[in-house]
Amino acid sequence: MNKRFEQAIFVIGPTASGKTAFAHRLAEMIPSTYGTDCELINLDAFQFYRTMDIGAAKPTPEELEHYKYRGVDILDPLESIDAAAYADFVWQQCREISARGKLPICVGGSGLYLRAVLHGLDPLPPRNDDLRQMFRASAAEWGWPLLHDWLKALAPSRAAQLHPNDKTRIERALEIVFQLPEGVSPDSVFSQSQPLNQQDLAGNCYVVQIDCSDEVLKQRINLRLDEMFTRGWVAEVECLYQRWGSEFFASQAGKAIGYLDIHQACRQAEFTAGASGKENSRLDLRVVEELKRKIATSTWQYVRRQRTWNAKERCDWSFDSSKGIVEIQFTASLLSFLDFYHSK
RNA sequence: GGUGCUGUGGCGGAGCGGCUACGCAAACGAUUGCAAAUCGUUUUCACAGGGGUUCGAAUCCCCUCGGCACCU
Repeated sequence: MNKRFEQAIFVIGPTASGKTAFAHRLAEMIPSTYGTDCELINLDAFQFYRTMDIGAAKPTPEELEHYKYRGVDILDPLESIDAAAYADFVWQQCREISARGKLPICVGGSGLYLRAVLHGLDPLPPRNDDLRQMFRASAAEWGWPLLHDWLKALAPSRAAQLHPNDKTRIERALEIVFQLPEGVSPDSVFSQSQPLNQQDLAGNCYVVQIDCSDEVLKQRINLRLDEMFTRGWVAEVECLYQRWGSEFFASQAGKAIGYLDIHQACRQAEFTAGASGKENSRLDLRVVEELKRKIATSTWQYVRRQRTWNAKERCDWSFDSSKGIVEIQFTASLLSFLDFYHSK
């Protein structure tokens, strides 16, 4: 197996579970006990984007600076980066950090990106937007189940794994098939792949999974939401809209939880204010409370999905953050991981 | 006090004599280049209460209790 990175610690878990705080704590404790400096790498698909600070729950600018974060603010809102490209980026950053005798800590909750970094994606044809557009046009006309039939004819083994409505994956599968070189059997490409989480790891890693009780997590989500709104999340959304227009909400970045909800509430408020001849179109308290409820719900649904995902992922240390993350006792497994690294 | 409308699962909301929608929420699961995305499965007395008509009522009639509107 070829290593894509030397060694790294991964801190994963659902939103608001305390990943960031935990990682920061590690980055403080490891140097003081082992003399090895740590640098952080973001593994969160929405902290990529510049000017999406509050809603994406980024660390503060001071923290970003202090912990030498990489992978934050690397894209403009209308851009995007696919999982394979991002994995390459992270591996490269890891190697760079290791080369300078430091230890990378990757933090984030985006399942696919994490898996791509941890195991590496199979070498398949890349994303192709022209093809995707074509598939979407056909789907708009005939429906996705028909494209599923199409896939069944070309690559039955893959089609069998996908539901006829699963547009995301049908699209990708067809995209792969259409880009294969002459003479390669589409079906063999798929039937040879093992599930990613069962494949070898891309480097020497130590994975910490953070989570806490439902009760505490829900409470933290609500608290964080209050904070986000007082820090000016609404203004952030309006700024993005002013800068990029409605295209923002059609883009990948615009899919982040809450952004569209806030935008719609603002337009509604504008409309109401206009109709009553008032100048002030700011959101009133009732509307904000409603937004918080709605966004808390979406966030919780996301938590559930993250947990489902992480349950199948590697875990070297399962940390319960229900009582906070101030006190951290290094586990034996982490100590031996660090020893191994230190003795090199 | 009078008149009219109305009362459906945790919520919204169809059905107006027999076939017990649907949406949301919830729970669970999937996840190989847009993933905070997307997709799937599940949710065994929902029909305000009581009485009546009928082979059969959430649906028709009567009464009671809520809600809304208007009138005096």
